[in-house]
Amino acid sequence: MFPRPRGIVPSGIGSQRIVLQRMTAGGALDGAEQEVDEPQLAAAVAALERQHPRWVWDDTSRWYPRLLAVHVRVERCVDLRLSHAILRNSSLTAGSALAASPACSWDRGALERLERPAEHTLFDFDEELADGAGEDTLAEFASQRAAVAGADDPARIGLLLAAESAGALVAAEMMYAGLPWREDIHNEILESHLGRRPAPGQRPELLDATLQRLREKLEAPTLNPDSPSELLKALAVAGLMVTSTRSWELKKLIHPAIEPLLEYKKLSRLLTANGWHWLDANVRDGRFHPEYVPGGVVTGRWASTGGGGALQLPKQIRGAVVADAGWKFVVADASQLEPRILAALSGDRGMVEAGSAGDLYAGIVASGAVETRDQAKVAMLGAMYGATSGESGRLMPKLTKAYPKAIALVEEAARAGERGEVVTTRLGRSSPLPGAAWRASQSEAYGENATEVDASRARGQARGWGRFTRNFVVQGSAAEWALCWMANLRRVLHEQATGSWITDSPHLVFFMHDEVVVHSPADRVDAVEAAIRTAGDEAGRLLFGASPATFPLSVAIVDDYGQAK
DNA sequence: GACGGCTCCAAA
DNA sequence: AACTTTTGGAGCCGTC
Repeated sequence: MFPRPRGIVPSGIGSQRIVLQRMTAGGALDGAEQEVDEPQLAAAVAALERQHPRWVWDDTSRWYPRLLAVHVRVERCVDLRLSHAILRNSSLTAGSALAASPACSWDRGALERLERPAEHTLFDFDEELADGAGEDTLAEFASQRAAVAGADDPARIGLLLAAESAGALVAAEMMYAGLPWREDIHNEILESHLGRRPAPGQRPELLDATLQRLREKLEAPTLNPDSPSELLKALAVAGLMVTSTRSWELKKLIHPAIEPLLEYKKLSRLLTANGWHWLDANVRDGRFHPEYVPGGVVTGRWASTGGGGALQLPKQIRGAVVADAGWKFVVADASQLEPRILAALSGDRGMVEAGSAGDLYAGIVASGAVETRDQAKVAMLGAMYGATSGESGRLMPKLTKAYPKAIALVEEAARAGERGEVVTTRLGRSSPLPGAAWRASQSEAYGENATEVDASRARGQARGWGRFTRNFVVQGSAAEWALCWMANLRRVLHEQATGSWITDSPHLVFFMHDEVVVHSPADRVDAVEAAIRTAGDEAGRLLFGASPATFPLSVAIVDDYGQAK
């Protein structure tokens, strides 16, 4: 999949000039080039796009939002910054010149992006990039091509780079389109829980009433429950001995103050995380425009930034996400994605079989491995996260006996992490190495002056890193499945589009790890659902070929996001 | 007053 | 219900 013929490289040669250079299928410049002023760039891109090139650029988040703003869509790209991060770390390209080269500006991409001012003109380059930026881009692309060509499995890492780059396009397009958001309904939700919007600095009426009730029951007239230490002291005075103020700890206590305390925490959370201030800051003209950060998590999951908290959107306020008149949301999530990924990764036929009927956990019960669905669920979570204690830990032997290959895969990943080694996902994203402090404490634990405390601490840290690598292979491979799913879906939606612009036809508006939301005209939802399912099937084939593993989707067609699930 | 560490909670 | 993974963000609180 990578690279395809005719890449086109936009790069800046000054503050306002951009060079577009054409490449052959082999990645060589063929001499065709254009130099355009910044205002003409979008038109030039749009004209070239008719030849269906793959754009090769340093950073999708730098170029694409401004193209989208003037209604220019591109079909495909290579995001050199994201690709570099993968190739730098991947065990598949460990022998490449790229991996051996010293850290450079391509490694600092994420940091630079955060430091870049929010407002600047499209081609107003940083000084270091203004000079020779084109050569740098071309050299980096050549270096990446060489790394892929020399990889242990070029098709595998190539697919990952293509999916990662397609994800960057999706992220920019979703940020552009925005998630439909009804401020009035959000306000109604807030008013029903908190009361009317108060003057700045004031507590909403219902939150204040709850606080007064709490203070009364605790006989603490000036208590600020937002201060954990103050709250702990007040609870102790009331005879409630707890070591933390987490809600689930407090729920175990029996005291008249607990009910208002839990209520206060819930209301306070709603107000501070998704209250009126959030609405003011994040919703404009009926759309929430979260900024996604592809590759923002070490495992390859996306992160989000900018205060919206898009990937932690609480279920409580999803009712404010309402489709436009005459439109619907098609909400799809991949059921039990991570355990199914583990089954496919390990080729554990028993676990694949357990998932074939639709509910993996029910299938595990049916196989006789455990007795209840809850046990199956908690045991699987424990296997993927590395639980050692509690019910989950106790169930592990049963799970190991029933699904030896699946459990062996996560156990081996954990052991590798404990030894300080890297682990690698299905398509080739590798975990980082543990830091210097970790290595130091490991080696010190076996030194002459090491105490039992040192050794114990080192073992604890080793196990902690093992839990990380254990989870990395599953979470990271699941993220790859999701990237392929979205890339396929984006392509199919575009092929089926009848409108002239992204937002005139069914389009992606939200993504959350294993779930997508498509905003669609009501009369197109059946085709959209079919496209989502086709894209999911194809993602399974891309990652696991002819494996019998299935990744069923649950799809809901709704008017508001709160109705889904 | 800025900053970093800590606690808590939302999501997958 | 958590345990056990990855995150972002708000508020508190001690330090500079």
